[in-house]
Amino acid sequence: MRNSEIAAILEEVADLLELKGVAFKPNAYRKAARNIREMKQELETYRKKEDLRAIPGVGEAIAKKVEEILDTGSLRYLDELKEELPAGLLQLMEVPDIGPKTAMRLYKELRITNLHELKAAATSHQIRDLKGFGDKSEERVLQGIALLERRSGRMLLGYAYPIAERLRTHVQGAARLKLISLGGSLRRMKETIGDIDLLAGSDDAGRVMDAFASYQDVEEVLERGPTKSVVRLKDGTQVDLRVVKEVEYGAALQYFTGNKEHNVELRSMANDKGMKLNEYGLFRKDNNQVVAREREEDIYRELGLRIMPPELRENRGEIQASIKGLLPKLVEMEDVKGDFHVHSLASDGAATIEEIAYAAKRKGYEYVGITDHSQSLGVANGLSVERLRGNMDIARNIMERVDGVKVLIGAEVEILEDGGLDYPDKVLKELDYVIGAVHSKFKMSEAEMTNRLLAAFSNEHMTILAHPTGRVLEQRGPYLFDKERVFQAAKEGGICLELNAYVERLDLSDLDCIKAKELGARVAIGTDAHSLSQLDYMLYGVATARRGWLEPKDVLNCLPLSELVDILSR
DNA sequence: GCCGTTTTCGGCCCGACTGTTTTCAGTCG
Repeated sequence: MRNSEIAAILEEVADLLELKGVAFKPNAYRKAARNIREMKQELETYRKKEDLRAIPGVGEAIAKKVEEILDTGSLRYLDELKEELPAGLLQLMEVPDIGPKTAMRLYKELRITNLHELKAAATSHQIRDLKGFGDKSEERVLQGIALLERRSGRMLLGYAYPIAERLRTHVQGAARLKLISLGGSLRRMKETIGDIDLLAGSDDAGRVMDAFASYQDVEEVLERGPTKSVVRLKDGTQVDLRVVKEVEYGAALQYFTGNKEHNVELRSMANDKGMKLNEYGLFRKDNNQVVAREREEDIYRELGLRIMPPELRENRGEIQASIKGLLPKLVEMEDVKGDFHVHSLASDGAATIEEIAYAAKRKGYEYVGITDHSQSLGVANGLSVERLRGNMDIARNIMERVDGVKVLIGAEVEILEDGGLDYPDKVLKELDYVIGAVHSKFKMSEAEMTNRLLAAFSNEHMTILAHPTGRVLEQRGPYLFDKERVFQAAKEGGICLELNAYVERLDLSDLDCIKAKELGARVAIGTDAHSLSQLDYMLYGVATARRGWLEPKDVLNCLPLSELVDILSR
């Protein structure tokens, strides 16, 4: 059984315990689940060498339960919990404003056991008669259910980021602000986000709130208080805005950036040092004196830490690394010297090679790789050998006319079912480099897919493995393969793993980048751009690499052209 | 249920907002 499945079982235990009103245990199970989910090794192999209790958050009791799951595939404790409560009750907690207490009361007092019954009860005005409820809370329940019914999951980083930036710019201008920033998962550049967080520092909060509410795309103001407002935009996106005093801005920025676990860890460290940390500052417990608040780095410094980039603040070891002075020097946009994955008009792209070359030059790149699809991918107008050679001629011709940027001629070549590549070797040899890609037969077994990828690696012309896991965010999970073996083989064969920056892929993920780095495989970022504007997706690729702790030396795009040639020709 | 150069028992992050409240519980992030 995979770590993610084991974690899911523990999380279900946590949900049910929370529903029962049990204190503290739910958090203990969640913590253990999260650490198991993010482990670099599968528990099946880990347990053979190590004590499960060595995993943070796993003690005597949870270790035994994990053993049981590994041995039997299920957990009796969970089955018992499920028998105590109706299955649909957990759904109720997905409705905004309904937590464990409310869900349990709805069950005990109105015998409501699922979303359907909740909707019926609210529609027939049974909710408002409960003590502590009224017509407003009943209306909120109905709105919440409606929201759930048309909910399409989390928003992709690449869609949310431009929306948030436009809104930030509007508020900044309209309220004449110096201190305003994105916050939350968006500032950490997480691959998907739930809502947009904005944070402003101003001694005139009312003016900021007015500017916020007046934005043209605001559909409805959901909350408005002296320091916090919440709106829903016309496209359904929820945006939170917090305003603090200018002197508190650093503390608030810290507070609204770290993920929950990172912040809990920091506040606990503050506690140990006789201090208290909240969004207004770091204070001494005994006399409430301010220790730090104006700048984020002051907060970290007073806690004995060096500040780390927002992308790292996930409590994945950055705090320990910071204490030891071992924070990575992360890759930055300025380090990127080129893009390896761009489609032209020849296959399914929208721009000519010449337009792409000029666009790359405007970005200050030293090189750009044209990688149109290969012959078998008919749906994307894949290039026959003749058309590919025609494209090479065009590219060479352009290179004579465009100064200052090198056009690399590559191809995104299908990795066929048996691991063979979709052009003959003598054609592959003519290319500057080859990106191998799986676009078919996703449902192979783990062993078959592993062999398919390893077979592709054995081709001496293979340079980069495109979107290595095949996932599409919020739509399609990764295909099965032995990640450790494949990444290891990539390292040994000198093949790069792509970090495909297309907003719907971001594949490698942040965690996969961490794994690639650990196993020593180099990462090549490619936008997979199908139009000139999509060349901007590089921002999200670099952000994901940063979340994966990658440094310039780990990323192929950071090499200057002169050093690139050897690696591409292997 | 986990954890500990303060603790093997007693803690477990902290505050804003809402609705239904005459002082607060529940939810959320």
